[in-house]
Amino acid sequence: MSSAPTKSDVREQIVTAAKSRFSHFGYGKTTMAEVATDCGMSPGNLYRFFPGKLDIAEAIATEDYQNHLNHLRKLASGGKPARARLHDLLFEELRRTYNKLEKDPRAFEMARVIAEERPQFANWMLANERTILVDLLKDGHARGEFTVDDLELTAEMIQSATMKFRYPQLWSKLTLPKLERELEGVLKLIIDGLSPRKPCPPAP
Amino acid sequence: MSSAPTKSDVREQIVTAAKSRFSHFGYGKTTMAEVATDCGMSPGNLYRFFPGKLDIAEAIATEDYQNHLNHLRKLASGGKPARARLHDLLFEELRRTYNKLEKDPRAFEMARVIAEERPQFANWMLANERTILVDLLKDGHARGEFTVDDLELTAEMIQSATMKFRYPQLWSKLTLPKLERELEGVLKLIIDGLSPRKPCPPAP
DNA sequence: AGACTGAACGATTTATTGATTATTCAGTGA
DNA sequence: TCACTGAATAATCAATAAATCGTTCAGTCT
Repeated sequence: MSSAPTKSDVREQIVTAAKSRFSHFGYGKTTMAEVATDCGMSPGNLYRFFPGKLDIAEAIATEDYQNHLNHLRKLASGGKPARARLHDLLFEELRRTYNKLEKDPRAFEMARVIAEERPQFANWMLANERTILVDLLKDGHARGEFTVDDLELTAEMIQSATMKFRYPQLWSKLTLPKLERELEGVLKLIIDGLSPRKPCPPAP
Repeated sequence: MSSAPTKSDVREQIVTAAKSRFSHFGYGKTTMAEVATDCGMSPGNLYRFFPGKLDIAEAIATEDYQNHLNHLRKLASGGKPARARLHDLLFEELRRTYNKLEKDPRAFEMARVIAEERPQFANWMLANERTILVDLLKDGHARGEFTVDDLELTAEMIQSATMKFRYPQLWSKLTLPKLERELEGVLKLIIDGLSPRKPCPPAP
């Protein structure tokens, strides 16, 4: 016998309906009335489950982002050298953004609206990725691959220095390969720096 | 005896009149008819000296930018250590942008319009500053302060890594001191990198 | 009483109109 | 012929009106 749907079930149903609408027609062109109809309920009832339209979008984005975060965590914790993992992490980030922009303009529109209306959301994402970076730096330091005195600060600075690769507005027509080459260069700079590294003969 | 005004004189006159109008009322609120009247000529005549309104703004911006460039060149060529000069260069850049944003919204509007309609102009500025960077890197390398294999590429990467400090859209409410601290951190990362620098005892 | 509806409200978006303005060019005067 | 004018044109912008849509809430049903 089927039990009554819980509050959380209904939320899920709403998110599913909205996801379908948003991805077919875009966030802007989807109305609350349509989502409500898809769920077999009235528009007003949606507000018993979400404070507003944007919060439904946020729920969708959060769900998607959690998957991405898990993926990043895997990349950051393999057995590879720390610098290779840092490389993977930053490249994955770039590729995800680029692909969303190129082949999923609907999802991209949603991301843009959320970032605009809820700036704190972008900060939250940055902070999440920073914890991954911190762990990676810590591990790299322990392995002797990196020298890091302030983990949190250094993670912030890596994010600062790679900011360009997170904002498509700054990619004036650059193709993915060009962006990748540029990220490659920045990463090399971050890892090696400009200061001379005198070749030290290995201890006997 | 006053000789007839040359074409270049008239251009100068137009630029001066436009500069005054633009800085008092803004680019958008200034009409070609007004600039023409200020110069004692008809609107149509302006087009014998400039292809369009935006080109007048570009002339003004270019003039101003040349001064800035000269200033940067001075900063880059003092007797200080190369890393100090790199520091000065990047900080000057940040402060100029910040100040324009804060205390000269009119000039900032103009810069925004030009950047929007003439993306190549921003590229040209970046390229100019890159030549300064290249010279600085070359000098730093010669002095043994830096290790740089590809000058042009490294200069590009430094610009990439400090992109955030050139685009106020990315400064979500950050104050100048906070931005300066962040730039400081990125600069440290660029100069020192993450790789360990084993202390090498000086040759005997 | 609690879950839900759907009409009503106000804010936002879109469509339409009118006015302003950048730009052009046939024509004027020297 | 050459430098310039200023009215004509077309594009852009501002203002207004119309429609749509997010959100609320008094009321209905169970």
